[in-house]
Amino acid sequence: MTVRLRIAPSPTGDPHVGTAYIALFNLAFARKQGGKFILRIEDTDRVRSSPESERMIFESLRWLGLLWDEGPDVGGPLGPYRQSERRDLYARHAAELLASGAAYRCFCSAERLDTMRKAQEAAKLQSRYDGKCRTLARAEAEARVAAGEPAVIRLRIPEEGVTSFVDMIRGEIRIENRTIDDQVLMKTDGFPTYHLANVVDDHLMGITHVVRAEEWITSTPKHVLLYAAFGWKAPEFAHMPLLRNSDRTKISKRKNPTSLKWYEAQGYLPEAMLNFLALQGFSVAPSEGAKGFATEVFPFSRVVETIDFARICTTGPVFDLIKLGELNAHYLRALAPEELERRLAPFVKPGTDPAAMHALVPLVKDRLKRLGEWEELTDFFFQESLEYDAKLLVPKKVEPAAARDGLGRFVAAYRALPAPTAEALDQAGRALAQELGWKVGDLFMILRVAVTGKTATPPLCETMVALGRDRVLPRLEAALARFATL
RNA sequence: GCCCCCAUCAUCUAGCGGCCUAGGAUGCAAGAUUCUCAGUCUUGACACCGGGGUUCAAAUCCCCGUGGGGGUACCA
Repeated sequence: MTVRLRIAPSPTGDPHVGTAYIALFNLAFARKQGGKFILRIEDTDRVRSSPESERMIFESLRWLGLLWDEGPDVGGPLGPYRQSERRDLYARHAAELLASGAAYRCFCSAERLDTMRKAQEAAKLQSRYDGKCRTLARAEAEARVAAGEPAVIRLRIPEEGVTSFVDMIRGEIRIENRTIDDQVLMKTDGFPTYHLANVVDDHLMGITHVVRAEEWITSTPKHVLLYAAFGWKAPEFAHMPLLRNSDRTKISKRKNPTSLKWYEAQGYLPEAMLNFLALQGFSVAPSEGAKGFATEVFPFSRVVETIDFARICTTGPVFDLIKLGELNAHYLRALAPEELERRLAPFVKPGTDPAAMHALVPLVKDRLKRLGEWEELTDFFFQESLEYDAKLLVPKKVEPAAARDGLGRFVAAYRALPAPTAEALDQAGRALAQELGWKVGDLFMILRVAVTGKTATPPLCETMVALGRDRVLPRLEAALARFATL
Protein backbone atom coordinates (compact mmCIF):
# COMPACT_ATOMS: atom_id res chain seq x y z
CA MET A 1 0.00 0.00 0.00
CA THR A 2 1.39 3.39 -0.87
CA VAL A 3 1.41 5.95 1.89
CA ARG A 4 -0.57 9.13 1.58
CA LEU A 5 0.03 12.16 3.73
CA ARG A 6 -1.52 15.56 3.74
CA ILE A 7 -1.20 19.08 4.92
CA ALA A 8 -4.58 20.54 5.77
CA PRO A 9 -4.28 24.25 6.43
CA SER A 10 -7.11 26.51 7.28
CA PRO A 11 -7.24 29.51 4.96
CA THR A 12 -7.51 32.12 7.67
CA GLY A 13 -5.05 34.98 7.71
CA ASP A 14 -1.48 34.89 6.51
CA PRO A 15 0.19 31.62 5.54
CA HIS A 16 1.69 30.36 8.77
CA VAL A 17 5.23 29.21 9.36
CA GLY A 18 3.78 26.27 11.32
CA THR A 19 1.98 25.11 8.19
CA ALA A 20 5.28 24.98 6.36
CA TYR A 21 6.89 23.20 9.28
CA ILE A 22 4.28 20.45 9.34
CA ALA A 23 4.11 20.26 5.55
CA LEU A 24 7.86 19.74 5.44
CA PHE A 25 7.76 16.57 7.52
CA ASN A 26 4.64 15.24 5.82
CA LEU A 27 6.23 15.70 2.42
CA ALA A 28 9.56 14.24 3.51
CA PHE A 29 7.92 11.09 4.80
CA ALA A 30 5.69 10.75 1.76
CA ARG A 31 8.72 11.04 -0.52
CA LYS A 32 10.78 8.63 1.51
CA GLN A 33 8.04 6.02 1.27
CA GLY A 34 7.35 6.74 -2.37
CA GLY A 35 3.85 7.89 -1.49
CA LYS A 36 1.71 10.92 -2.17
CA PHE A 37 1.46 14.31 -0.55
CA ILE A 38 -1.92 15.98 -0.61
CA LEU A 39 -2.97 19.55 0.06
CA ARG A 40 -6.44 19.93 1.47
CA ILE A 41 -8.04 23.22 2.35
CA GLU A 42 -10.00 23.15 5.58
CA ASP A 43 -12.35 26.04 5.11
CA THR A 44 -15.20 24.94 7.32
CA ASP A 45 -14.98 28.11 9.36
CA ARG A 46 -17.16 30.29 7.19
CA VAL A 47 -16.41 33.43 9.12
CA ARG A 48 -12.64 33.34 9.06
CA SER A 49 -11.85 31.57 5.79
CA SER A 50 -10.95 33.58 2.71
CA PRO A 51 -9.94 32.82 -0.88
CA GLU A 52 -7.16 35.37 -0.53
CA SER A 53 -5.69 33.42 2.34
CA GLU A 54 -5.98 30.20 0.38
CA ARG A 55 -4.11 31.76 -2.53
CA MET A 56 -1.29 32.85 -0.27
CA ILE A 57 -0.98 29.35 1.17
CA PHE A 58 -0.47 28.02 -2.35
CA GLU A 59 2.08 30.71 -3.09
CA SER A 60 4.07 30.27 0.07
CA LEU A 61 4.24 26.50 -0.07
CA ARG A 62 5.32 26.74 -3.70
CA TRP A 63 7.90 29.35 -2.76
CA LEU A 64 9.35 26.84 -0.33
CA GLY A 65 9.20 24.07 -2.87
CA LEU A 66 6.81 22.02 -0.76
CA LEU A 67 4.84 20.80 -3.73
CA TRP A 68 1.75 18.64 -3.50
CA ASP A 69 0.63 15.80 -5.75
CA GLU A 70 -3.06 16.40 -5.25
CA GLY A 71 -4.86 19.52 -4.21
CA PRO A 72 -7.61 22.02 -4.98
CA ASP A 73 -5.64 23.66 -7.75
CA VAL A 74 -3.92 20.64 -9.26
CA GLY A 75 -6.79 18.20 -8.88
CA GLY A 76 -6.46 14.51 -8.18
CA PRO A 77 -8.52 11.33 -8.08
CA LEU A 78 -10.02 11.80 -4.62
CA GLY A 79 -11.24 15.38 -4.74
CA PRO A 80 -12.63 17.83 -4.26
CA TYR A 81 -9.82 19.02 -2.05
CA ARG A 82 -11.63 21.92 -0.48
CA GLN A 83 -13.90 21.04 2.42
CA SER A 84 -16.49 23.64 1.53
CA GLU A 85 -17.05 21.63 -1.65
CA ARG A 86 -17.59 18.38 0.21
CA ARG A 87 -20.54 19.33 2.36
CA ASP A 88 -22.83 16.60 1.10
CA LEU A 89 -20.24 14.04 2.15
CA TYR A 90 -20.21 15.28 5.72
CA ALA A 91 -23.99 15.50 5.88
CA ARG A 92 -24.29 11.95 4.65
CA HIS A 93 -21.77 10.63 7.12
CA ALA A 94 -23.28 12.57 9.99
CA ALA A 95 -26.65 11.04 9.13
CA GLU A 96 -25.03 7.64 9.24
CA LEU A 97 -23.79 8.28 12.76
CA LEU A 98 -27.19 9.54 13.78
CA ALA A 99 -28.77 6.37 12.42
CA SER A 100 -26.35 4.12 14.25
CA GLY A 101 -26.74 6.06 17.46
CA ALA A 102 -23.08 7.03 17.55
CA ALA A 103 -24.16 10.64 17.39
CA TYR A 104 -27.16 12.62 18.51
CA ARG A 105 -28.85 15.92 17.92
CA CYS A 106 -28.42 18.66 20.45
CA PHE A 107 -30.69 21.66 20.74
CA CYS A 108 -28.92 23.45 23.55
CA SER A 109 -28.50 27.14 22.97
CA ALA A 110 -25.18 28.92 23.14
CA GLU A 111 -26.44 30.72 26.23
CA ARG A 112 -27.27 27.52 28.04
CA LEU A 113 -23.89 26.03 27.22
CA ASP A 114 -22.27 29.18 28.42
CA THR A 115 -24.02 29.11 31.80
CA MET A 116 -23.30 25.44 32.10
CA ARG A 117 -19.59 25.98 31.58
CA LYS A 118 -19.46 28.82 34.02
CA ALA A 119 -21.13 26.70 36.66
CA GLN A 120 -18.72 23.86 36.00
CA GLU A 121 -15.80 26.15 36.33
CA ALA A 122 -17.12 27.62 39.55
CA ALA A 123 -17.53 24.12 40.94
CA LYS A 124 -13.97 23.30 39.82
CA LEU A 125 -15.29 20.57 37.63
CA GLN A 126 -13.98 19.82 34.18
CA SER A 127 -15.70 21.75 31.45
CA ARG A 128 -17.73 19.33 29.39
CA TYR A 129 -21.16 19.08 27.75
CA ASP A 130 -23.56 17.83 30.41
CA GLY A 131 -25.44 15.51 28.10
CA LYS A 132 -28.86 17.13 28.32
CA CYS A 133 -29.81 16.13 24.77
CA ARG A 134 -28.00 12.82 24.88
CA THR A 135 -31.09 10.92 25.87
CA LEU A 136 -33.61 12.67 23.66
CA ALA A 137 -35.76 10.20 21.77
CA ARG A 138 -34.74 10.08 18.15
CA ALA A 139 -38.26 10.60 16.87
CA GLU A 140 -38.69 13.68 19.00
CA ALA A 141 -35.38 15.10 17.89
CA GLU A 142 -36.23 14.55 14.24
CA ALA A 143 -39.59 16.19 14.73
CA ARG A 144 -38.00 19.27 16.26
CA VAL A 145 -35.53 19.47 13.42
CA ALA A 146 -38.37 19.10 10.91
CA ALA A 147 -40.12 21.95 12.67
CA GLY A 148 -37.13 24.09 11.90
CA GLU A 149 -35.45 24.16 15.29
CA PRO A 150 -31.68 24.68 14.98
CA ALA A 151 -29.57 21.79 16.18
CA VAL A 152 -26.03 20.56 16.15
CA ILE A 153 -24.93 16.96 15.96
CA ARG A 154 -22.72 15.66 18.73
CA LEU A 155 -20.59 12.56 18.98
CA ARG A 156 -21.69 10.21 21.73
CA ILE A 157 -18.54 9.44 23.72
CA PRO A 158 -18.70 6.27 25.84
CA GLU A 159 -19.22 7.01 29.55
CA GLU A 160 -16.51 4.63 30.61
CA GLY A 161 -13.32 3.09 29.39
CA VAL A 162 -10.18 4.45 27.91
CA THR A 163 -9.34 5.49 24.39
CA SER A 164 -5.76 5.16 23.34
CA PHE A 165 -3.61 5.44 20.28
CA VAL A 166 0.02 5.07 19.44
CA ASP A 167 1.81 8.23 18.49
CA MET A 168 4.83 7.57 16.27
CA ILE A 169 6.81 10.20 18.15
CA ARG A 170 5.62 9.75 21.72
CA GLY A 171 4.40 6.21 22.00
CA GLU A 172 1.08 5.23 23.49
CA ILE A 173 -1.25 7.96 24.70
CA ARG A 174 -4.28 7.03 26.79
CA ILE A 175 -7.17 9.23 27.70
CA GLU A 176 -10.12 8.32 29.88
CA ASN A 177 -13.38 8.54 28.01
CA ARG A 178 -15.09 10.37 30.84
CA THR A 179 -12.74 13.30 30.26
CA ILE A 180 -13.67 13.57 26.60
CA ASP A 181 -16.39 15.97 25.58
CA ASP A 182 -19.32 15.03 23.34
CA GLN A 183 -17.81 16.90 20.47
CA VAL A 184 -19.96 18.88 18.04
CA LEU A 185 -19.62 17.30 14.61
CA MET A 186 -22.08 19.41 12.63
CA LYS A 187 -22.74 23.06 13.35
CA THR A 188 -26.12 24.74 13.01
CA ASP A 189 -24.91 26.40 9.82
CA GLY A 190 -24.76 22.98 8.25
CA PHE A 191 -20.99 22.93 8.12
CA PRO A 192 -19.00 20.20 9.81
CA THR A 193 -16.49 20.94 12.54
CA TYR A 194 -12.86 20.13 12.04
CA HIS A 195 -13.24 16.81 13.79
CA LEU A 196 -15.85 15.32 11.50
CA ALA A 197 -14.54 16.80 8.27
CA ASN A 198 -11.02 15.79 9.11
CA VAL A 199 -11.86 12.16 9.81
CA VAL A 200 -14.20 11.77 6.87
CA ASP A 201 -11.73 13.35 4.49
CA ASP A 202 -8.68 11.56 5.77
CA HIS A 203 -10.49 8.30 5.33
CA LEU A 204 -11.99 9.06 1.94
CA MET A 205 -8.71 10.45 0.68
CA GLY A 206 -6.86 7.35 1.80
CA ILE A 207 -4.61 9.17 4.25
CA THR A 208 -2.36 6.62 5.93
CA HIS A 209 -0.36 8.86 8.25
CA VAL A 210 -1.60 11.94 10.01
CA VAL A 211 1.32 14.17 10.91
CA ARG A 212 0.11 17.30 12.59
CA ALA A 213 0.92 19.63 15.47
CA GLU A 214 0.99 18.65 19.12
CA GLU A 215 -2.03 20.81 19.90
CA TRP A 216 -4.16 18.05 18.37
CA ILE A 217 -3.17 15.35 20.81
CA THR A 218 -6.09 15.96 23.10
CA SER A 219 -8.64 15.66 20.33
CA THR A 220 -7.12 12.59 18.75
CA PRO A 221 -9.17 10.20 20.93
CA LYS A 222 -12.31 11.80 19.53
CA HIS A 223 -11.01 11.07 16.09
CA VAL A 224 -10.10 7.53 17.03
CA LEU A 225 -13.63 7.04 18.33
CA LEU A 226 -15.03 8.51 15.15
CA TYR A 227 -13.06 6.13 12.97
CA ALA A 228 -14.39 3.31 15.10
CA ALA A 229 -17.96 4.59 14.86
CA PHE A 230 -17.68 4.49 11.07
CA GLY A 231 -16.02 1.12 11.16
CA TRP A 232 -12.90 2.52 9.56
CA LYS A 233 -9.27 1.79 10.23
CA ALA A 234 -7.59 4.79 11.80
CA PRO A 235 -4.39 6.14 10.25
CA GLU A 236 -1.05 6.32 12.04
CA PHE A 237 -0.55 9.48 14.05
CA ALA A 238 2.47 11.64 14.72
CA HIS A 239 2.18 14.85 16.69
CA MET A 240 5.00 17.24 16.00
CA PRO A 241 6.19 19.50 18.80
CA LEU A 242 4.85 23.01 18.68
CA LEU A 243 7.09 25.81 17.43
CA ARG A 244 7.60 28.27 20.30
CA ASN A 245 8.11 31.96 20.92
CA SER A 246 11.23 32.82 22.90
CA ASP A 247 9.13 32.65 26.10
CA ARG A 248 8.22 29.10 25.13
CA THR A 249 4.57 29.74 24.51
CA LYS A 250 3.07 28.49 21.27
CA ILE A 251 4.43 30.58 18.41
CA SER A 252 2.23 33.58 17.73
CA LYS A 253 2.41 36.63 15.53
CA ARG A 254 2.37 38.97 18.50
CA LYS A 255 5.69 37.63 19.72
CA ASN A 256 7.38 36.29 16.62
CA PRO A 257 6.86 36.75 12.90
CA THR A 258 4.70 33.85 11.74
CA SER A 259 3.79 34.81 8.21
CA LEU A 260 5.68 33.03 5.47
CA LYS A 261 5.08 36.14 3.39
CA TRP A 262 7.07 38.12 5.90
CA TYR A 263 10.03 35.78 5.67
CA GLU A 264 9.91 35.94 1.91
CA ALA A 265 9.70 39.72 1.95
CA GLN A 266 12.62 40.00 4.34
CA GLY A 267 14.73 38.04 1.95
CA TYR A 268 15.16 34.70 3.63
CA LEU A 269 15.94 32.06 1.04
CA PRO A 270 13.43 29.24 0.78
CA GLU A 271 16.17 26.63 1.06
CA ALA A 272 17.48 28.27 4.26
CA MET A 273 13.98 28.43 5.64
CA LEU A 274 13.42 24.75 4.92
CA ASN A 275 16.77 23.81 6.44
CA PHE A 276 15.99 25.82 9.54
CA LEU A 277 12.54 24.33 9.91
CA ALA A 278 13.98 20.84 9.53
CA LEU A 279 16.34 21.62 12.40
CA GLN A 280 13.41 22.41 14.65
CA GLY A 281 12.83 19.15 16.40
CA PHE A 282 14.95 17.08 14.09
CA SER A 283 18.60 16.55 13.39
CA VAL A 284 20.55 14.99 10.62
CA ALA A 285 23.90 13.30 11.07
CA PRO A 286 26.60 15.54 9.60
CA SER A 287 27.84 14.50 6.22
CA GLU A 288 31.35 13.15 5.85
CA GLY A 289 34.04 15.68 6.68
CA ALA A 290 31.57 18.43 7.50
CA LYS A 291 32.92 21.03 9.91
CA GLY A 292 31.44 24.02 11.67
CA PHE A 293 28.14 25.28 10.46
CA ALA A 294 28.23 22.84 7.57
CA THR A 295 27.31 20.09 10.00
CA GLU A 296 23.84 21.55 10.15
CA VAL A 297 23.46 22.63 6.57
CA PHE A 298 21.64 20.14 4.40
CA PRO A 299 19.10 20.12 1.60
CA PHE A 300 15.55 18.86 1.82
CA SER A 301 16.64 15.62 0.17
CA ARG A 302 18.62 14.79 3.32
CA VAL A 303 15.46 15.13 5.36
CA VAL A 304 13.75 12.77 2.96
CA GLU A 305 16.55 10.21 3.35
CA THR A 306 16.68 10.36 7.11
CA ILE A 307 13.18 11.20 8.30
CA ASP A 308 12.06 8.88 11.04
CA PHE A 309 9.33 9.89 13.43
CA ALA A 310 10.91 7.97 16.26
CA ARG A 311 13.76 10.45 16.02
CA ILE A 312 11.67 13.61 16.16
CA CYS A 313 12.15 15.50 19.41
CA THR A 314 9.32 15.74 21.87
CA THR A 315 10.24 19.16 23.19
CA GLY A 316 8.88 22.29 21.58
CA PRO A 317 11.73 24.16 19.87
CA VAL A 318 12.09 27.92 20.24
CA PHE A 319 11.97 29.58 16.86
CA ASP A 320 15.28 31.41 16.93
CA LEU A 321 15.46 34.22 14.39
CA ILE A 322 19.16 34.66 15.06
CA LYS A 323 19.96 31.14 14.01
CA LEU A 324 17.68 31.43 11.00
CA GLY A 325 19.52 34.62 10.05
CA GLU A 326 22.91 32.98 10.32
CA LEU A 327 21.76 30.00 8.33
CA ASN A 328 20.34 32.29 5.70
CA ALA A 329 23.61 34.24 5.51
CA HIS A 330 25.43 30.96 5.08
CA TYR A 331 23.23 30.01 2.12
CA LEU A 332 23.58 33.48 0.66
CA ARG A 333 27.37 33.27 0.75
CA ALA A 334 27.28 29.90 -0.94
CA LEU A 335 25.30 31.24 -3.88
CA ALA A 336 27.08 31.85 -7.19
CA PRO A 337 27.14 35.60 -7.93
CA GLU A 338 24.86 35.23 -10.95
CA GLU A 339 22.40 33.26 -8.88
CA LEU A 340 22.49 35.85 -6.15
CA GLU A 341 21.76 38.52 -8.74
CA ARG A 342 18.68 36.60 -9.79
CA ARG A 343 17.47 36.18 -6.21
CA LEU A 344 18.10 39.82 -5.53
CA ALA A 345 15.97 41.00 -8.43
CA PRO A 346 12.75 41.46 -6.39
CA PHE A 347 14.64 43.41 -3.75
CA VAL A 348 16.30 45.88 -6.03
CA LYS A 349 14.69 49.20 -6.92
CA PRO A 350 13.02 49.03 -10.32
CA GLY A 351 15.24 50.39 -13.03
CA THR A 352 18.47 49.51 -11.30
CA ASP A 353 21.30 49.20 -13.79
CA PRO A 354 22.17 45.49 -14.17
CA ALA A 355 25.81 46.42 -14.65
CA ALA A 356 25.83 48.20 -11.31
CA MET A 357 24.31 45.17 -9.65
CA HIS A 358 26.84 42.95 -11.29
CA ALA A 359 29.64 45.08 -9.91
CA LEU A 360 28.17 45.32 -6.43
CA VAL A 361 27.07 41.75 -5.80
CA PRO A 362 30.55 40.32 -5.21
CA LEU A 363 31.22 43.15 -2.78
CA VAL A 364 28.18 42.64 -0.56
CA LYS A 365 27.80 38.90 -0.87
CA ASP A 366 29.56 38.05 2.38
CA ARG A 367 27.86 40.90 4.21
CA LEU A 368 24.24 40.05 3.49
CA LYS A 369 22.12 38.24 6.04
CA ARG A 370 18.89 38.76 4.16
CA LEU A 371 18.22 39.80 0.58
CA GLY A 372 16.27 42.69 2.03
CA GLU A 373 19.48 44.18 3.35
CA TRP A 374 20.66 44.93 -0.17
CA GLU A 375 19.17 48.39 -0.06
CA GLU A 376 20.92 49.62 3.05
CA LEU A 377 24.18 47.97 2.08
CA THR A 378 24.33 49.56 -1.33
CA ASP A 379 22.35 52.78 -1.07
CA PHE A 380 25.53 54.87 -1.12
CA PHE A 381 26.18 53.60 -4.61
CA PHE A 382 22.95 54.96 -6.00
CA GLN A 383 22.73 58.21 -4.10
CA GLU A 384 23.50 61.53 -5.77
CA SER A 385 24.93 63.17 -2.69
CA LEU A 386 25.98 61.55 0.54
CA GLU A 387 24.77 62.54 3.95
CA TYR A 388 27.14 61.99 6.82
CA ASP A 389 28.66 63.66 9.83
CA ALA A 390 31.74 65.53 8.63
CA LYS A 391 33.48 64.67 11.89
CA LEU A 392 33.80 61.13 10.60
CA LEU A 393 36.34 62.47 8.11
CA VAL A 394 38.80 63.11 10.90
CA PRO A 395 40.53 60.08 12.42
CA LYS A 396 41.38 60.02 16.08
CA LYS A 397 44.68 61.69 16.88
CA VAL A 398 44.70 63.51 13.54
CA GLU A 399 44.14 67.23 13.21
CA PRO A 400 41.33 68.25 10.85
CA ALA A 401 43.73 70.30 8.77
CA ALA A 402 46.05 67.32 8.45
CA ALA A 403 43.15 65.08 7.48
CA ARG A 404 42.09 67.53 4.85
CA ASP A 405 45.62 67.70 3.55
CA GLY A 406 45.84 63.91 3.40
CA LEU A 407 42.60 63.70 1.50
CA GLY A 408 43.75 66.41 -0.88
CA ARG A 409 46.97 64.61 -1.62
CA PHE A 410 45.11 61.39 -2.28
CA VAL A 411 42.88 63.18 -4.77
CA ALA A 412 45.94 64.39 -6.63
CA ALA A 413 47.46 60.91 -6.62
CA TYR A 414 44.16 59.40 -7.75
CA ARG A 415 43.86 61.84 -10.62
CA ALA A 416 47.34 60.95 -11.73
CA LEU A 417 46.67 57.23 -11.80
CA PRO A 418 46.72 55.98 -15.39
CA ALA A 419 44.55 52.96 -14.58
CA PRO A 420 42.68 53.12 -11.27
CA THR A 421 42.41 49.41 -10.58
CA ALA A 422 41.87 48.14 -7.06
CA GLU A 423 45.52 47.18 -6.86
CA ALA A 424 46.71 50.56 -8.09
CA LEU A 425 44.45 52.37 -5.65
CA ASP A 426 45.63 50.21 -2.82
CA GLN A 427 49.27 50.90 -3.65
CA ALA A 428 48.69 54.62 -4.03
CA GLY A 429 46.86 54.75 -0.73
CA ARG A 430 49.51 52.84 1.13
CA ALA A 431 52.30 54.89 -0.36
CA LEU A 432 50.58 58.07 0.69
CA ALA A 433 49.89 56.80 4.21
CA GLN A 434 53.54 55.99 4.58
CA GLU A 435 54.57 59.43 3.34
CA LEU A 436 52.26 61.03 5.84
CA GLY A 437 53.38 58.73 8.60
CA TRP A 438 49.77 57.58 9.11
CA LYS A 439 48.27 54.24 9.75
CA VAL A 440 46.86 52.91 6.51
CA GLY A 441 43.53 52.47 8.24
CA ASP A 442 43.29 56.13 9.10
CA LEU A 443 43.73 57.29 5.53
CA PHE A 444 41.42 54.60 4.21
CA MET A 445 38.76 55.54 6.72
CA ILE A 446 38.78 59.13 5.53
CA LEU A 447 38.37 57.92 1.97
CA ARG A 448 35.73 55.41 2.97
CA VAL A 449 33.58 58.03 4.60
CA ALA A 450 34.14 60.44 1.72
CA VAL A 451 33.19 57.84 -0.88
CA THR A 452 30.35 56.02 0.88
CA GLY A 453 29.28 58.17 3.81
CA LYS A 454 29.64 55.11 6.03
CA THR A 455 32.24 53.67 8.34
CA ALA A 456 31.41 50.04 7.55
CA THR A 457 31.51 49.11 3.89
CA PRO A 458 32.89 46.57 1.47
CA PRO A 459 36.63 46.88 0.78
CA LEU A 460 37.43 50.45 -0.15
CA CYS A 461 39.45 50.04 -3.32
CA GLU A 462 37.04 47.58 -4.90
CA THR A 463 34.22 49.90 -4.02
CA MET A 464 35.92 52.82 -5.70
CA VAL A 465 36.47 50.74 -8.81
CA ALA A 466 32.81 49.76 -8.86
CA LEU A 467 31.83 53.38 -8.52
CA GLY A 468 34.27 54.60 -11.22
CA ARG A 469 36.50 57.63 -11.19
CA ASP A 470 33.77 59.88 -12.56
CA ARG A 471 31.68 59.35 -9.47
CA VAL A 472 34.43 58.97 -6.91
CA LEU A 473 36.19 62.23 -7.70
CA PRO A 474 33.18 64.47 -7.05
CA ARG A 475 32.62 62.69 -3.75
CA LEU A 476 36.20 63.26 -2.71
CA GLU A 477 35.92 66.92 -3.70
CA ALA A 478 32.69 67.24 -1.76
CA ALA A 479 34.40 65.79 1.29
CA LEU A 480 37.23 68.25 0.91
CA ALA A 481 34.72 71.06 0.87
CA ARG A 482 33.10 69.79 4.04
CA PHE A 483 36.27 70.37 6.03
CA ALA A 484 35.38 74.03 5.91
CA THR A 485 32.54 73.28 8.33
CA LEU A 486 34.80 71.73 10.92
C1' G B 1 -10.03 24.00 37.94
C1' C B 2 -9.84 19.43 34.88
C1' C B 3 -7.27 16.42 31.01
C1' C B 4 -2.95 15.59 28.04
C1' C B 5 2.20 16.38 26.46
C1' C B 6 7.14 17.68 27.76
C1' A B 7 12.05 18.56 30.66
C1' U B 8 20.59 18.06 28.32
C1' C B 9 24.57 24.67 27.60
C1' A B 10 21.21 31.37 26.32
C1' U B 11 19.12 28.74 21.68
C1' C B 12 18.81 24.26 18.16
C1' U B 13 20.43 19.51 19.32
C1' A B 14 23.72 14.42 19.93
C1' G B 15 23.03 10.89 23.66
C1' C B 16 18.38 5.62 23.46
C1' G B 17 22.51 1.70 30.94
C1' G B 18 28.95 1.45 30.91
C1' C B 19 32.40 4.61 24.89
C1' C B 20 30.11 11.08 29.08
C1' U B 21 35.86 14.35 33.23
C1' A B 22 28.22 14.96 28.35
C1' G B 23 29.72 15.83 21.77
C1' G B 24 28.30 19.38 17.71
C1' A B 25 25.96 23.96 15.85
C1' U B 26 24.28 29.17 16.55
C1' G B 27 25.00 33.11 19.72
C1' C B 28 28.51 35.15 23.30
C1' A B 29 33.89 36.31 24.91
C1' A B 30 39.11 36.49 23.53
C1' G B 31 42.88 36.11 19.83
C1' A B 32 44.80 35.68 14.63
C1' U B 33 44.14 37.59 9.54
C1' U B 34 42.83 42.74 8.04
C1' C B 35 41.83 49.54 5.13
C1' U B 36 36.35 49.46 8.17
C1' C B 37 32.54 45.89 8.28
C1' A B 38 31.88 41.07 7.14
C1' G B 39 34.14 36.40 6.20
C1' U B 40 37.75 32.77 7.61
C1' C B 41 40.79 30.32 11.43
C1' U B 42 42.07 29.30 16.73
C1' U B 43 40.78 29.35 21.79
C1' G B 44 37.32 30.00 25.92
C1' A B 45 32.97 30.27 29.19
C1' C B 46 28.09 27.81 29.36
C1' A B 47 23.76 22.25 30.43
C1' C B 48 22.00 16.54 32.20
C1' C B 49 15.30 20.78 36.90
C1' G B 50 15.03 18.50 42.23
C1' G B 51 14.32 14.15 45.27
C1' G B 52 13.70 9.13 45.77
C1' G B 53 14.22 4.30 43.75
C1' U B 54 16.03 0.00 40.12
C1' U B 55 21.13 -1.60 38.86
C1' C B 56 27.77 -3.63 39.83
C1' A B 57 26.79 0.93 36.79
C1' A B 58 21.84 6.18 35.08
C1' A B 59 21.78 12.14 31.31
C1' U B 60 19.75 7.46 29.75
C1' C B 61 14.71 2.97 33.16
C1' C B 62 10.58 3.73 37.21
C1' C B 63 8.01 6.93 40.87
C1' C B 64 7.04 11.62 43.21
C1' G B 65 7.73 16.67 43.22
C1' U B 66 8.72 21.20 40.56
C1' G B 67 8.70 23.83 36.13
C1' G B 68 7.06 24.73 31.07
C1' G B 69 3.54 23.96 27.20
C1' G B 70 -1.02 22.51 24.95
C1' G B 71 -6.20 21.40 25.19
C1' U B 72 -10.64 22.44 27.59
C1' A B 73 -15.47 26.35 21.29
C1' C B 74 -21.37 25.43 16.85
C1' C B 75 -11.98 27.88 15.52
C1' A B 76 -8.80 25.00 13.16
